[in-house]
Amino acid sequence: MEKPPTIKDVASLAKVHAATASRALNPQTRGKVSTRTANRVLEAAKTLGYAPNSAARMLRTKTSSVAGVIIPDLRNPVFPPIVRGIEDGLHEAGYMALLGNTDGDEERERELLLAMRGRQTDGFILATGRRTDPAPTVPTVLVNRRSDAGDVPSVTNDNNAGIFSAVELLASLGHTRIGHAAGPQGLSTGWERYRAFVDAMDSHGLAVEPGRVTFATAFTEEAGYRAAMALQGDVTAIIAGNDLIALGCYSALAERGLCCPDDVSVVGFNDMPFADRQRPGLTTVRIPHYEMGLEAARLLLERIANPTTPAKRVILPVELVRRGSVAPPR
Amino acid sequence: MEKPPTIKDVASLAKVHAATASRALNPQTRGKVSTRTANRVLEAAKTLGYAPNSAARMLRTKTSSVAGVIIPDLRNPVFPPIVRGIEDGLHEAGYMALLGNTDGDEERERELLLAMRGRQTDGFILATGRRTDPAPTVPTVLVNRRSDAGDVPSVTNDNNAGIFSAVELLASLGHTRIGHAAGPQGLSTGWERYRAFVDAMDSHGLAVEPGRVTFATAFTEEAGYRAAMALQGDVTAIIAGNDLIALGCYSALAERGLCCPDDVSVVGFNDMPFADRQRPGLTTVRIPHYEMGLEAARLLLERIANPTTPAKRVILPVELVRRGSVAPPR
DNA sequence: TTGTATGCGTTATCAT
DNA sequence: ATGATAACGCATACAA
Repeated sequence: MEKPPTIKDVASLAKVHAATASRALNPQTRGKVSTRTANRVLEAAKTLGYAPNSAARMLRTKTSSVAGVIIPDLRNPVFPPIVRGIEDGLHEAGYMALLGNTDGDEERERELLLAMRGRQTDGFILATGRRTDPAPTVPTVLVNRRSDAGDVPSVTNDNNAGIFSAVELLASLGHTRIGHAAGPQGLSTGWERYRAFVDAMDSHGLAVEPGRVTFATAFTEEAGYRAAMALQGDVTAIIAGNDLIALGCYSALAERGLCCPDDVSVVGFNDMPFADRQRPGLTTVRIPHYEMGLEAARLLLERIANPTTPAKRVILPVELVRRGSVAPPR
Repeated sequence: MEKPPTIKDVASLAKVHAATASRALNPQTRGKVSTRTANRVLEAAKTLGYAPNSAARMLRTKTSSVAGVIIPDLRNPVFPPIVRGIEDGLHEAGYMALLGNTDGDEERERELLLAMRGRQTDGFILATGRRTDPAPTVPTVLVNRRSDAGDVPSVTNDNNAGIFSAVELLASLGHTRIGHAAGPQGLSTGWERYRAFVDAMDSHGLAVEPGRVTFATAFTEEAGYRAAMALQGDVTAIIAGNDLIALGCYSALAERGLCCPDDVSVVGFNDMPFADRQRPGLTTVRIPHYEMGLEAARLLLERIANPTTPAKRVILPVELVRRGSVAPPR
């Protein structure tokens, strides 16, 4: 375990002073150094396998090139591609991701934010946003979900268009008794999709009966199952708050002895990995997971570079993917 | 955005020297300070909302309480639960995870290792280990895969037992022409499972015909499809190198107009999320994903605390899960 | 264009 | 038990 080389080692190998080496190594200031010496330094760095000590750099510059990424649970299949997109986006700018899971627990989220801030994190990407979250004091971008506060940058999907196209499809097949197993209303995704459902039904001249809308307490298969079991009013189709809730609907239908899609059609939201391989294949609204993460990373980098820039809200387009889970009503 | 208080601010408020404040603040060294002054310092810290600057601490102590976690691709469904386990394990000791994906590219892996080491990462957990990787110079634990070098701690599954039980099941159903769509042989998982397949077939008195074993170039559905298409010798059952390869087998069988399990049985490995919801449900060897990550984190923390400790190799038990993808041969 | 000097905030090693 | 001092590695203002 020999200790890693410092900038001084590089400098002495290149026969220059440490300050010169620093200037040569940093792309920002490379112009202040002659090309010849710059190359010598770069080469010396390479042969020594030099990597700058970020602790020292952080101490000096007050930036860490690290972003905190906080999500509810990596095991929810929507998040891996998003996180992967974030990581690739951060990588483009030499940033890395410090990852944390909250399990939806606000306390744990606070804890994580504090711990990450203590580690000099330059900014945050949160996939945990609740609608009522306060505006943050460090550069922050919300992804997938957003808060009601208007001044926080966010990357979300066009929930409205997605739900409209789902209702449209079902209506065009002849469904009129359409139910909604909605997601949690404390999260923007659940809330927006529910609002969109009401609007879309209305604009198709379809009634939203009270018993035909239930609310899952979480975006999980289990909660979706309970929400689906609570549905009343003899629906012929269910629009679920997301894909996991839709899988819960599958279970509930099976338990009730109903067949999907013959008795009841089901539509999900997200097109999570393997949605196409469910039984039956899940009709769902595809969101661009990876691109969301990528875009969120870029937004954050922009925000870090210039914190006073106005807060963009990026809304990415979605696409309805029809699979075996929908059919005309009996 | 006024600048955060430093230890000097705390010290002057408590009317002590910065060094004393440091000793009082650090639980390790608190004993070297009188209880009275310690309390005064602690209180001062609290009223100022003092949080230590981790950059300075890192620079001084050369530790960061951060571990680098490097995996091939987060979108491969085996990794999210592993990473989640790692994160929880690290969290227990106040550590956090810096995450990086390599896409199986050695160059990118080197780059990531370097960049992370520059960020003072205390150690690494690698899920990318190739069999021929050299022994690392910083505390490192391999998870899921391991290298041939004996002195690197690792957490893996009992690949041997898993494959044996798969062969056992198929043999007991009457299969004799069993094929193997193996994983890449440069990775310990692919290699060990292939070796185990040969051994298990042998100990059941079954022949391993050359055409009945093919090798996927990667642990992906696509590569599995190609490996399955290359299989010859009229097999009635296929043991796949992992679940994604097994899904590739599903596609290949469908393309050949064969039905699983009526014409050909398929067994996977990993029991990745949603393996039970495939069509047909995938018979597979369940590995304890989350626990692997948890155990890897603990091993790493142990290793960091005491680098000279002998390198443990933890092998976790597996369990065959029978689902719809296997049946007796026609 | 390059070298010199200084400080970022903390903690380890002395000295008191 | 506490204070003084130095050093971690880097980046920058300033001098040459």
